[in-house]
Amino acid sequence: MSDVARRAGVSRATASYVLNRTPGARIPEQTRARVLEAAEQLRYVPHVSARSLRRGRSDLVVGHVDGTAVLRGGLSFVTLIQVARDVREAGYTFLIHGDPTVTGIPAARSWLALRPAAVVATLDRYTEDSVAMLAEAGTVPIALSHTPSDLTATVVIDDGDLGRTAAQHLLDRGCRRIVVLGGCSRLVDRQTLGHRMDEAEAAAEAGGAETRRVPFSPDRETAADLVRTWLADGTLPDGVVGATTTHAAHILTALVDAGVRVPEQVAVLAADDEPQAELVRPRLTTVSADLAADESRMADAVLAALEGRWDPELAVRRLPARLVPRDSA
Amino acid sequence: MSDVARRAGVSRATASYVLNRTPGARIPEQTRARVLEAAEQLRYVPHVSARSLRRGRSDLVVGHVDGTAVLRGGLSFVTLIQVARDVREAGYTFLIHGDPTVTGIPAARSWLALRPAAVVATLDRYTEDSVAMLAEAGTVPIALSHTPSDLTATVVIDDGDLGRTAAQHLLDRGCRRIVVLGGCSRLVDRQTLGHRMDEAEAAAEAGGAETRRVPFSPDRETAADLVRTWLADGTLPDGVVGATTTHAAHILTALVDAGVRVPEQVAVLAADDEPQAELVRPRLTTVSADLAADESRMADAVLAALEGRWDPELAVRRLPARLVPRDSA
DNA sequence: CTGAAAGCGCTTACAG
DNA sequence: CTGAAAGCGCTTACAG
Repeated sequence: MSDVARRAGVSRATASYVLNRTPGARIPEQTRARVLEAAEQLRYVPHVSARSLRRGRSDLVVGHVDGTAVLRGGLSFVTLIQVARDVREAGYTFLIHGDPTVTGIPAARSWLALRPAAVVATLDRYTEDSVAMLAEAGTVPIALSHTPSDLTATVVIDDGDLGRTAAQHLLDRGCRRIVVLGGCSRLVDRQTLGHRMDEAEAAAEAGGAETRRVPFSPDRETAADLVRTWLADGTLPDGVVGATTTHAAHILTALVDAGVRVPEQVAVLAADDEPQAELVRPRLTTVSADLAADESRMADAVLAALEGRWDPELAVRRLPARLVPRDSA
Repeated sequence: MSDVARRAGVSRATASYVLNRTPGARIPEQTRARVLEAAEQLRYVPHVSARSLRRGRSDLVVGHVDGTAVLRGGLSFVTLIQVARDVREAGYTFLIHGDPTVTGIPAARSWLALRPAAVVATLDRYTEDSVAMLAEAGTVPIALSHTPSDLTATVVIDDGDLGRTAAQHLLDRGCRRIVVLGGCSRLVDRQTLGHRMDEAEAAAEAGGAETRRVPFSPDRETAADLVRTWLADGTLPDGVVGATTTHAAHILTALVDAGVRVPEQVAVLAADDEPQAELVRPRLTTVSADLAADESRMADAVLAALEGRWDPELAVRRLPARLVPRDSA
């Protein structure tokens, strides 16, 4: 900036004023133009660290996602990307810190080294201690979760409708013995899936169906074993909701391989909609989270938090669910 | 740090020496311990911007990936994650800048605002101008690509073996009319897929098979149309290599739906290995990029670049391909 | 309207 | 061995 000022024949202060369009500083158009031209010629790029060091606050927002988790494409990642875009539009710099190994205090330390205005991370990255540490340092800790939390400001991604819609469709078809498959065991499931399966279970029960919740890891052997057990025990359900397209596709394939007719004997659908639903036979009926139709602006909540106002009402993203009828249910 | 120094009863300089373990500064063990304890009690976190502002160089490396592209899980993203891990282990701070909208000079500007030591981005984010701008500012521009480039230091992810292995398997089965499906049209394909399909085509031709390269977008209608055309024109191939599991799965499903026997009439396999290969019937034979078996340490190349030495030899990641035989070829 | 000056949090030659 | 001082690139009251 010194170079720019020198070239424009003004002081550094003046250069700063025009480059920042500081409100309240009336600079003659002539001078303004000279500074801008000098900046252009020298390809001036402001030094954000110096700026925020001086200002005492930064315009940096750091998101934290585990790179490998990203590949599973959970809703929290999708939401984070959208938040990133909106936060950038509001003039902040959004950077992703992806070290998968840190959580709690060590995570807070590595975020704080950057002195960001806020950090947005999945709820499991925070502890009571680390939230306090961040707040004390003036960094707003924002969590992403599928359920509310009072640990800190939390953006709630409510995917319950996916499960309810799925269960309701089975009930409407007349299913009376419903299996709710997956979304109950591992931490990963909880993070990626939220509580859609809890809701599916509740809805199926409320609808009067005999309902079972079954843990499931989506692979060929598990699916084949499960179907074998059902057949041996005579506990074949007449409807199955899979937590993801992959869950549902595996059980569907295993059923067909075992000679069970889908959907006549067992109707199968997924509380989720991935392209592979088209690839299995019969084609898999799914429930889609209609992100495009989603009106909630998560970023508004995040931006509010950045300015010290946190409105939990704003921060709930209720995902609209839409049935995508195909052939399996 | 002033607080820490005061609490430990030493000067800020001394505090800095012990906190940074500055080599050549002999501080008595007593003093050291006092400083460390004070830092612990005050939960001191160094301010990286202040440090790099003073030092004139930063330990920041920024990666640039488009968040939505990430979800497609291309090899460049997987590689970037691994580079990130290694770069972090070497003591750098690795941050991801994911603004999908910028490229060329605007991208360079937004990276430079952070004054990083290096940036790692897919080749298409760079232009001649932006590379020069970065270099001039002392930031090392590193590209990720599937083919070499002399624009700047480039990490080459060579996925050619995937295509060769796939084609060779079809040749070994006796296929003489081979279709190489996809990986030729859109920029996206190029980025995600590299040149595996070029190599598949070359290998099939070299093996004496009549070879056709066919553009393909992996959806149901396109697949059905293509199969219909083949049947109508009498141009049904006896072997198909799909660019991805999804490509191959769609054509496989369309063939089966049309009453074609797979693999007897047409053998199908993917130059790629995704879990859904297990879900289609017949199960899809694939070729897996054995990342775990890959010995190349991309980070060595990147770290060398950071220190001003760039060794193109180090920077080629030749992905080992392994056939995963299932039922479709 | 414009400039000189202080200071953000750090590091590092340089004196003591 | 330890401290006082300068300075990285910027912003912003404060004087002129």
